[in-house]
Amino acid sequence: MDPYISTYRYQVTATTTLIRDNYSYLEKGAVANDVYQLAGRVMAIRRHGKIVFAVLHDGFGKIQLVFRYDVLKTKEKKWKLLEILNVGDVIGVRGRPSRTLRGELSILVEDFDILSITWRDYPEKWHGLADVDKRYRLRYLDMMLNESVRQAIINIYRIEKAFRDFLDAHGFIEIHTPKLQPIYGGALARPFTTRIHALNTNAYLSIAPETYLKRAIIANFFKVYEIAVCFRNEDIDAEHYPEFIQIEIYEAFSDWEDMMRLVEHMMNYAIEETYGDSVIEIHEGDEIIELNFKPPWRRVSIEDAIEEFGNIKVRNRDYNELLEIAENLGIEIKDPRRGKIIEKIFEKVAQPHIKQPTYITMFPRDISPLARPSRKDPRYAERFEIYVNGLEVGNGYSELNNPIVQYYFFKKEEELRRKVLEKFGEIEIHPMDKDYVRALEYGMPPTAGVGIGIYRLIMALHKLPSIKDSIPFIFIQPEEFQTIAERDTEILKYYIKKLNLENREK
RNA sequence: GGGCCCGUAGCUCAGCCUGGUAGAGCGGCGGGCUUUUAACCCGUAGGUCCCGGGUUCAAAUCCCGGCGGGCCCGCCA
Repeated sequence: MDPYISTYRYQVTATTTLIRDNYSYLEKGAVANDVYQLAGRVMAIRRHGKIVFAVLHDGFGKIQLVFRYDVLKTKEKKWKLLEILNVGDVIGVRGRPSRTLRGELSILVEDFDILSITWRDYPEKWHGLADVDKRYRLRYLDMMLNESVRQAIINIYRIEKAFRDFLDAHGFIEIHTPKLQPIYGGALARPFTTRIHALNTNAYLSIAPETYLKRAIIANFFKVYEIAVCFRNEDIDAEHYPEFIQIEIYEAFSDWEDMMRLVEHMMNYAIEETYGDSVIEIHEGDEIIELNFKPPWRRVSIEDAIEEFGNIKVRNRDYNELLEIAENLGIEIKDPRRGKIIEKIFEKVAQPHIKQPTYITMFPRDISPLARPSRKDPRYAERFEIYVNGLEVGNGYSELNNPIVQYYFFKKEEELRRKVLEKFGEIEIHPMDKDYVRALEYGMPPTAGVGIGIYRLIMALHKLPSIKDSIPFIFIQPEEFQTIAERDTEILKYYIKKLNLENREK
């Protein structure tokens, strides 16, 4: 019996979810009359002689299997098969819902088939896969065995789906922007460079979909979004990874206040859909923090937040005073922009304290080259950032739609880079994008936009220690190892012969 | 880019400080067991101590270099 030769499918008629939903009424020792077929991976086996307990994971959840010698139909043959069953094998079982004497809802198995076998030993049941290197290297095992990783991955899907459903209901469509671009933009970050051989040209990987989604706005797609992969060639830490997912949303005829309202309602909807409530509990050490996503969220300007949490007044300070404040806080100035210094001070003294979903508003103009200057004070932009559980998860603004001013800001960025290069070294600026300016010259309506980091959001909601824990598969340097076919050439020969793989037509 | 830590059986780890040539639990394999939940009991096999070099009579252990991974700081979301 070799399932890799003989078995191509299994007819599944029920899931663990269905069994749990419909048979919770079963009394201890009871067996239902209905017969179902489930399939999945064997996660544990407890052998007791003529009765064997196993745990099946069918992708939805786990359920106990009970194999009884007197019940298994074609006894001798199947019992022999059961004796060689391993944790990690994939099986299909036919049986009846039941509850054991100890009260565990189970499937009393009447027949089963092995659908595929594992060639490798699975991690042990106590600690599972815990070594960080092995967890990332064998991420499929990590995802299979570690429930927190599994939950994060499932909830990324749910949140993304809820975002899509919400935006759909509000008349938005999703448009995919290019990941290969001649000029990068939409954020201040170092890009990956690559090469398009077909065009004999260099290209950048997208650091953000922003400038393309705004081109879509210009094209009369007045409500657009994208759940986009972004690439930024920066170093990795607990909160940063070179490849991440953002949802970016742009809505014409709106300003930043409209966008804040849209975002808090969308987020609240997604949280309710995913976690069943607007309020979710997060365990931080011994204490439990309740995060409440019900709109409206608190709004506080970045300078007020610094004053509130850090007891430091930065409004209307002159440049040298700001430098001194930063220095006293132990902040090393690598980028001399006034706004950057304020942002650094904010990150140091205020950000860790902001637990509840909060809009930090009125960001400095000079670090917001794509945002529209404030109608009240041109030193600020109509720009907000979203904070949840001390993490920055999003950023939005009234979009700058004036092509003349946009050109001027791009020009200023380039000048700034040249000016500070000698004293501070390379800083990230937004590069001149004349093609984007030309698009604006065709007329972009007043528009508001936002970007929300999905991995960051999940990280905040699940209190994950590292952003990597929310990313399904991460980059890892290849290691030397042997496949089973390399290790055991007899097995290789067996399959080549058995499946006639070298029988060529001549 | 700077600093710190880790790499030992399939898995989780001890041994390293203080050098004497490898251990436990789980898992595997064999046996027993018809209601277990990390089942239990008996037996048994299993190692490139990440790689390379050095010191030493002797290196998993000390030193140097490399590879892989993690954490913190700087830059970026």
